[in-house]
Amino acid sequence: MSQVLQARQVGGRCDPPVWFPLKDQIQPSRMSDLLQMMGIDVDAHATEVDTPMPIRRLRAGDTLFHQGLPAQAVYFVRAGTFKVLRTAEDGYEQVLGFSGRGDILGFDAVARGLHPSEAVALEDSSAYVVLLADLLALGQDEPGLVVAVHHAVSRALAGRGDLADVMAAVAAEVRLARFLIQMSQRMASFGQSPRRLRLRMSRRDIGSYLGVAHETVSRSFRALAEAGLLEVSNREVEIRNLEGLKDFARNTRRQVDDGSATCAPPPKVAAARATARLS
Amino acid sequence: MSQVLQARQVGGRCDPPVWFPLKDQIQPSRMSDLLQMMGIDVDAHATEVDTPMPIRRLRAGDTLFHQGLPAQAVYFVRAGTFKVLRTAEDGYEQVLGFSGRGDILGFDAVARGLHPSEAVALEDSSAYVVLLADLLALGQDEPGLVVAVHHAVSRALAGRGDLADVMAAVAAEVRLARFLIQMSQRMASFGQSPRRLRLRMSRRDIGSYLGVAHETVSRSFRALAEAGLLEVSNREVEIRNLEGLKDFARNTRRQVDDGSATCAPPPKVAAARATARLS
DNA sequence: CGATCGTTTGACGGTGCTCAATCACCGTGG
DNA sequence: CCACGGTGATTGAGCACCGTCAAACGATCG
Repeated sequence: MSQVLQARQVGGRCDPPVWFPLKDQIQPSRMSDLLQMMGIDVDAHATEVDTPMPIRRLRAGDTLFHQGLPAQAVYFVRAGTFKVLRTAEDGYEQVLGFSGRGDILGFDAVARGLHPSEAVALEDSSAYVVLLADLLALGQDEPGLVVAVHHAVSRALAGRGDLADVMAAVAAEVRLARFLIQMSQRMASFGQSPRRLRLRMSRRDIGSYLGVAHETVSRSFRALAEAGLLEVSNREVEIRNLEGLKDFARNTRRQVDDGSATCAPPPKVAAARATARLS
Repeated sequence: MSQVLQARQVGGRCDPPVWFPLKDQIQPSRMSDLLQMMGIDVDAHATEVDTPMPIRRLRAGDTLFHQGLPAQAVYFVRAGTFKVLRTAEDGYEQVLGFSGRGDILGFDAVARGLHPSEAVALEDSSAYVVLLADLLALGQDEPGLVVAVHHAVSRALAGRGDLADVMAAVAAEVRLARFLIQMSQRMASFGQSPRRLRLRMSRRDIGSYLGVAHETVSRSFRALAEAGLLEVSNREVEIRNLEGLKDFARNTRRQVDDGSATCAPPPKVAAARATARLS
């Protein structure tokens, strides 16, 4: 089944996201690198010295910080992907989100001084380290850092809202569709194709994020694929009908739409949404 | 049909862009008032002048800021209660959380400049206003404000995690139990009794927060009450067995507990947890 | 006192969780 | 090269739980 997109690697080999120039591979990074990554106009604020920025490098599966332990720093993802999760007392892992380049991690620990969540690298990754003890002083010397923190934290806050968006849908396939759209938009924000997704997380992680069993994730992938919206091969996903997918993802509750009085575009792809429950 | 999703146009009813008339009401508040509320040692940082702080006052049902509109300020709740929600394109309202004194509102709009969510007062309330245009400059003059923002945003981030905690539970009664525990802990953090709750929100709001139908909220209240954990009278809730409630809320997935190997306290109230499903 | 909204209770049908088995993939070592 | 075990992904079957629809009840406010 569905060995359709087996042979379709982007660059032939698995050259990881080349992204940002590889200039900062070895040399110690500076504050200006961080600010540039965050899209802050570095020249405008470049007042003082360019403070060196420590970096942590992690391999796939490594934990950036542990839940329940005292917080010592916040982190800016420089490369790679992380999952943020909470482990309940009964051992159940709830994934709160997935973070990539430019995202801030660990900030929810600032208030209480303890990490209420945990961040685990899904692939080889690296992150800038900002010690909490230095945070205020650095912000005073370099206002750009304050801006960077504000923007990143605001995005993180909105990202937790995206989690709620997903959970709000009742049907599992709709949840998955919304998740895929989120990932697609993130790809687009990085200037990459919004149709080709390389998911870095397991089905179990997705299921935890969506609030469904991981078997249901599989079934939902299959359903969306059979509806002609996707092609799936393991963790490679190609969105064949992005508009149809968005349309399908619109229905929070089960089909009650009358198609009137809403400012939503006309149901020109009504075929897809008619398949809210298929087979 | 479906009076629930009324299309809810942004300016549906009330005057939308009424932007706080700067009628500094009686006794204009100061920056020091805000910092004191946030628990910042004001004397230590009291360097410059005590900047006046504008305040917005709202009546029950008023909207502090609207989803989708440009962000002009962030707010610190001074008194009252708010619900934060997102309205999906199909009109479904997802409540993201409830905010009280000391909580920050509207910060998730900083990154994109548009409000991804909306805040509605559940009772007569008031909030300090910090214009985005002034945020950085004020932070430079008064470092205490930066600390306040950091702490408040961190708490807001953790609060969104609490939403995930609730949604993670599969059984509706467990979700409600976790919600009540959250409210109880908030009461405790205010130095009030953690056993008496005056819920300011409707069953529908609770249901939206929990991700269940509002009828199910009613049924779950009844179930917890019949289990002897609560007494409920409309929006007045008295927790009769807090430990039992916490114990009951522990099970994310359905009863798999063997009562061994866990560091959990001995099941002296095992009667309650045995009633995870009660008919 | 009537109207409107919020809450409660009931009955029914469907969806997804649970429990399993099987398959696909991969690095190891015989 | 292939057996081997381990992990992750897929598929199947059954049943409980919750969403939907509907109606009665209650509260609050004009």
